[in-house]
Amino acid sequence: MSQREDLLEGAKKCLVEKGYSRTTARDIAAASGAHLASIGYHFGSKDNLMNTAVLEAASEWGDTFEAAVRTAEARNPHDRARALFEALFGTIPDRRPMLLASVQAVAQAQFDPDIRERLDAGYAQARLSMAAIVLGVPEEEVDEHTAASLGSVVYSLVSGYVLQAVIDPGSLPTVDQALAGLRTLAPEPGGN
Amino acid sequence: MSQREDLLEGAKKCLVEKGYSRTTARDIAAASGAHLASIGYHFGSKDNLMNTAVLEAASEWGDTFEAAVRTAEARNPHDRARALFEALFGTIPDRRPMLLASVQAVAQAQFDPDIRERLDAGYAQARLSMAAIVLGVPEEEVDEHTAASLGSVVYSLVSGYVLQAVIDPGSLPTVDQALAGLRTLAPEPGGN
DNA sequence: GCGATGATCGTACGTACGTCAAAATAGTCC
DNA sequence: GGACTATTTTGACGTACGTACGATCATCGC
Repeated sequence: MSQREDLLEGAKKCLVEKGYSRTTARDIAAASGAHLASIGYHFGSKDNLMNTAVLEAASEWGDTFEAAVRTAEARNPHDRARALFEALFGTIPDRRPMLLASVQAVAQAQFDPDIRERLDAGYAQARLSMAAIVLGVPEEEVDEHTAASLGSVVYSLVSGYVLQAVIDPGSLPTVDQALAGLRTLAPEPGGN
Repeated sequence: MSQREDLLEGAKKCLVEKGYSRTTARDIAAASGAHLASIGYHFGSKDNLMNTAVLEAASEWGDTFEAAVRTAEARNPHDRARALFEALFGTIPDRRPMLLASVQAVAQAQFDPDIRERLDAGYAQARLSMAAIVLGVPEEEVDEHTAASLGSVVYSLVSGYVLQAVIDPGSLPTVDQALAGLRTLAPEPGGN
């Protein structure tokens, strides 16, 4: 494995273990087995390496979750909603490190236009995917309005639960509880 | 105003403008007009000051939002859900700096048990409040199960939308879009 | 007025940081 | 195998960081 890849792994590891702000260039070198100066050679700067790591971790989580939820086939939107929650609550504990990194990505995004842009693009894509999953249609058939309404609601739920789980894994409800909550909250089908 | 307060203000300002990781003790001193050495005197360490600032900012946002949503009286849960979204989407743009700070609080919480504990307590309280608001009852009447189901759903939506808004303020849907999304997602009242 | 206590200030110390330049090594193409 | 590039290694440089220490200053009871 090249030092470039080693460094990225190491940076992700540090991201999870020490956090973005407390990770030093020497930490990454130590964690990856690569040499300190390789950071500059392969990534230009330590900041750049960390940002790359943070973004990769965030997109890995997105892919993992989407794959998990797509395996659960269901007939109607409501059943698919259940499948989605099951995938969400099932995936979160396994992927905690990735989630920690994702949260830090959002935090750092405010101060790095590049991170922010790419995270933004990821979010837009996620809204589309979420809507498509719940509706059970290909992404191409999801129009803008649907992505903005259904997609954004679903994605908010997902990222909101991720946040809660990151703060306190024990605070996650059961799937049934989540669905019951939704039922209480949702406006009646006829109303508006 | 005492330097202690000045430092806290300055730290919050830096938190928003430069981010947790890029803020130095000298930045805080400059932003607050206080003296560099006062950080040690009043807060023991720069880290401690930053953590205090991050937590204060996070709780200010919670208070602001709860106050906003409580002003909107409505008769049934669904109307209150609407009022809640209106308060949420109305409050978010004004309080963006606070939200940025909150996101950073979550990111830092992983590496500071004190932040984490207090944030956790805030989340638990928020779930209770959210459930009480939607149900239109005093917090004392909300039981654990309701907080875990309804409260956690609502809080997920809230924090999820905050996250989206922080990344891209333009991505927020309208209240009607959000409600329409909820309607699609929610399981039928009779079901499951 | 005067000591005592708490707050502010000036400064400097030690250090751990990110980065760079150049040497050393590995890899590649003819 | 020799020229050339890509990568790895070594070592160190300059600096900006957090913090500690002592001095100065305000406040207030007496």
